[in-house]
Amino acid sequence: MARMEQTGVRTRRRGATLEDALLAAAWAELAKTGYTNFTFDAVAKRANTSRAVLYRRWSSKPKLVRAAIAREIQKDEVVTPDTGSLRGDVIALLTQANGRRVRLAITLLAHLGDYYRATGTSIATLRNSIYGDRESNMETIIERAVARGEVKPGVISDRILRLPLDLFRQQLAMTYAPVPAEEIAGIVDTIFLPLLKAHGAL
Amino acid sequence: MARMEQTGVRTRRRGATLEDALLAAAWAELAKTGYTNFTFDAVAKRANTSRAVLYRRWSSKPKLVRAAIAREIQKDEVVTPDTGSLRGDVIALLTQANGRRVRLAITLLAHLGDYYRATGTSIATLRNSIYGDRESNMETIIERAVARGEVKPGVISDRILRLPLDLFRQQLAMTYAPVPAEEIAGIVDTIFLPLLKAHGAL
DNA sequence: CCGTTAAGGTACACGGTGTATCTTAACGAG
DNA sequence: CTCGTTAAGATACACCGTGTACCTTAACGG
Repeated sequence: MARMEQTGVRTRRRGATLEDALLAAAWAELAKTGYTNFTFDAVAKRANTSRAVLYRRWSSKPKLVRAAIAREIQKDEVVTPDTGSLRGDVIALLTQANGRRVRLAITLLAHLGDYYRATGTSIATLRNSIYGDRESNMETIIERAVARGEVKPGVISDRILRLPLDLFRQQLAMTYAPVPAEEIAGIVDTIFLPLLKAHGAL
Repeated sequence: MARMEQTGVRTRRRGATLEDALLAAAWAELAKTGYTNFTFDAVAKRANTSRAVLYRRWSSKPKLVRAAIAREIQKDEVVTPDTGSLRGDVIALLTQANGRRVRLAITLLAHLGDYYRATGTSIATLRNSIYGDRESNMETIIERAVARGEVKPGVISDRILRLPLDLFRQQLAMTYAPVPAEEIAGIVDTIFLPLLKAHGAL
């Protein structure tokens, strides 16, 4: 700020400030029009600059998109819930994933195919960057439940551990919409907890 | 055939014959280059014709792609397995899905994102066309198990019914590869059947 | 204060889209 | 078998987004 702005002459942004504005504009375009209709032109216009400025930093559409996504991802932090009960923790974990990252996840899911093709990255890799360490959060949740004496140790297999998040993701990927609260409760109450009981973990 | 083919003059295909050749070429292109790089030009060349012939039938890329997919889908028939046991039936169903349609499913999954963005179609809609009536096959399997007295009627909710296929799809979507036989067995033996027992359905 | 750097603007070649004609082969009614 | 109708196949064109090149001028730093 500060200095001047004499007679409508627009300040010229540089460096990190500019770069951040560019990526913000890119993300906005991505959310608005999607990957397919995403154009450098539109991003440039939205950021009040020209395509040259963009090309100078990101030489192709996938690269720019990836950068915009990366910036968006590192924005919010994942917290392991601690409600005092296994049921509460799992529901909280899914709800948190639902609320915070759905838009992000939806946008990403919509472009995973292309992304995969363009980079050769496995989907699982990208999944981790979307959902952060939720898998390990699940482990933490179980460990706490064991510590409370709520769950018997050593009987929960990997597959069962992944189950709630797998079902959550499945629904998200199928509907491209936030998962309703009652669906989340359903996953936990009619699938996950009964299954733990069946395996004698509760 | 029959008539002639004088001095290298190429026969001019018409109607259904032509249309089938066009869609075959479109599918081949789709499998080769993916949705993003899919062009009318390439399809026309592969089918030894011109873009005009394509545009006359399908006015846009999504429409042509959808038609090509539809043609591919209706090629193979889905059969409800009947092995005499619930476990056998479910495993057979998943194995069948695995063997027959994985390539199709993988190709589609790899391009669904764009497709969705471009057309607004929900993934669930397309899913149904990919996996056919497997969901209703699952119902049939359960009904038979009930008839055999293997399963108690009325306790299996929709969500539980969908569970094996959901997990199967989840894994397919994450790995972009056929699901190994032991994973299929795992889904049935450590998740599905124990869950039925937990709900008192066995 | 002046030289260097990079932002912002403009122009261009290229490739894919979608439309509009034009020709000519295939088909079908008489 | 012939002739009129239909549609296949071939161009051509306007339009748009891409990626590159080049120029100018504002911002920064020694």
